[in-house]
Amino acid sequence: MVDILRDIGVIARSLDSIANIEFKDLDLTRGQYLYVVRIDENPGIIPDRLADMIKVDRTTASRAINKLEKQRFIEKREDPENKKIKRLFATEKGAEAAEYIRRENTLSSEVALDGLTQEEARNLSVLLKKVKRNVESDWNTVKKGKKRAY
Amino acid sequence: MVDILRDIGVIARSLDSIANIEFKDLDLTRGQYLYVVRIDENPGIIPDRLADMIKVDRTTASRAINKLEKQRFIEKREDPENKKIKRLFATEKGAEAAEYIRRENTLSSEVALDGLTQEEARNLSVLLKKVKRNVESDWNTVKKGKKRAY
DNA sequence: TCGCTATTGTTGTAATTGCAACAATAACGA
DNA sequence: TCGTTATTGTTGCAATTACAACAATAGCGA
Repeated sequence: MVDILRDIGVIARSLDSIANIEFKDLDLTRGQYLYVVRIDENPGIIPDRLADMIKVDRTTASRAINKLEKQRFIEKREDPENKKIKRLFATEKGAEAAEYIRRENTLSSEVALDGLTQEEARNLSVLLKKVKRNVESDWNTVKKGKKRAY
Repeated sequence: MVDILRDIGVIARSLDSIANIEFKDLDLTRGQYLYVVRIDENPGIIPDRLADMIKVDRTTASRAINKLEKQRFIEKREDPENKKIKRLFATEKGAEAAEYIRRENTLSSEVALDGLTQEEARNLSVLLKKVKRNVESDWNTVKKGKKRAY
């Protein structure tokens, strides 16, 4: 049986840890970088959708977003037709931060993929997308309180 | 440029989240499962080495380990030749928990790899190992306070 | 339309997490 | 050998994280 879970976990924690250390320069604390880039790339997204996108708890996302708003990285806007939802947009400051984050991500990617051929890298990317799809739906069921059978 | 970072992050958070929810049955709280399996599989490992293995902060590991000891999942033993270090061992309770965790991991792996051929899965595993090696060394340098150039 | 369910957002609470800073021992070079 | 550096382990913070539970609106079926 191939065990990919642990490696994925280790890789993710390493990358996250590095990112968090480096983004202190931007006055971003732990985890915040995740939200900023996504909001920048998905203008008008609502918090719940964002939480789903990066797979964190709704309430965690809510607080992180509120903090980012207070720091003026993003702003919330009312929806003209639906007064329950709040749409998120990056401010200029946020957009700049997002740019910086993307550059750092590119570097991390290069480091991570060092020694892999282009084809291998592409291949890895494709496989990960499949894995992501599989795991995502599992997450949704478990998060909604359902038990997996085994 | 191939971006694998985000997918890895998403996959890892999903898996971790699922694991944490499911391991409540074992009275294991968030993150604890990581340590138990590794200690079970590496009898006599010391906390710092363990932290390095799973890529969490030394102090985080220290506390998690102390809690696991209090709960009798693991035990610390003195080293006869080096009175600074404390060696970790799984108790019977811990070993059973580790077994359970491994079973759950296997299921998660199967779900994650659903739709991939055996060869694809193996290939993915190989590529991830390379990525892990790359990222690990980067983590070590950054964790020790060094800046990456870019 | 009306009533029930789902969605969206927040807060209370409790826990993990990680950085700084500390002590104590080990390891190592001159 | 001795002094300096590295390793190992812990604690004090301050922050993120997530589960529960709540309110409020939206959405949907009969």
